[in-house]
Amino acid sequence: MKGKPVRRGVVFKSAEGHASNAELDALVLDVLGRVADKWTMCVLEVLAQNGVLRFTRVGELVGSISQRMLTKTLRDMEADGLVLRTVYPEVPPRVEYSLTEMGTSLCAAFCGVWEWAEKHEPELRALRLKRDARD
Amino acid sequence: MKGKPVRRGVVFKSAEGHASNAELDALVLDVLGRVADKWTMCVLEVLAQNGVLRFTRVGELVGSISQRMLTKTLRDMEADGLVLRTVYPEVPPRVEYSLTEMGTSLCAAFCGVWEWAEKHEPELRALRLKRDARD
DNA sequence: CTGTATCCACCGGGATACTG
DNA sequence: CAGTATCCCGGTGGATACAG
Repeated sequence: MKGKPVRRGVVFKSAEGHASNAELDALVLDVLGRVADKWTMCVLEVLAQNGVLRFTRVGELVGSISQRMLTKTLRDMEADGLVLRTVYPEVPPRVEYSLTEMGTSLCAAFCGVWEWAEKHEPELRALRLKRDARD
Repeated sequence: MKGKPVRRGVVFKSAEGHASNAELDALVLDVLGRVADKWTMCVLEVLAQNGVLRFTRVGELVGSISQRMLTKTLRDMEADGLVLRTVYPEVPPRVEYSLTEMGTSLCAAFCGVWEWAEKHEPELRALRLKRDARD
């Protein structure tokens, strides 16, 4: 599984020491499955753009997320070492969120996907329209 | 996508003509929400590595996917213009799948995420172990 | 302000059986 | 071989109410 001269340097594996197909599953299910969801990507972007943010502000910037999902997403990201959560013992309480190094690097990794989405969104919308017209 | 001197070239938006936060939602929900799921990424990888594949072979290479999800994923990808589906009118039937240009480019976009996952997987596993120990 | 706690609807996704 | 058709369960995620 190496000889393949896949066009355009697309495939990242296929070098010898790299992940086998068995490990591919583990990687996807364990890592990507927990880190590559919609809300995580949004929070990542928002924090990367704005630096340090309070709970409510993150929600505002993400836009359509519910409080429940915002809490859950931030908690999970904290547990996975993607965000840093700082609680100030004041009243009313103040909590600030920021990206860790790992969070920042993940955001960078998603950069290509954001660009792809932005670039191909019109194309996808066109396809969807034709489909809807057919049905 | 160049203006903002965000550290380490992480953020891709925030240039003037780029997506606002309102559009961010649209992009995520409409495009990424349908294209960035676990199985799509796996199928994308498998097809990028192996070129043209038959239905069953795709399933084998992905590994843990159920037939139901394989069918659904391939159908959705076809509808979104990511894969090309070719049916040969034979008996027994033969159907071949391959990536379109757009599918290939999406796979390339995910490359960074795969690399991130592979690189940080040990780090994430370590965190998870500490967490499990605490509970 | 920053959450937690419920209730609940929806659908992702596995197992299984059947078809052309 | 390449699917389609069901059943069914658990998790996602919204709405709402309450708490420190």
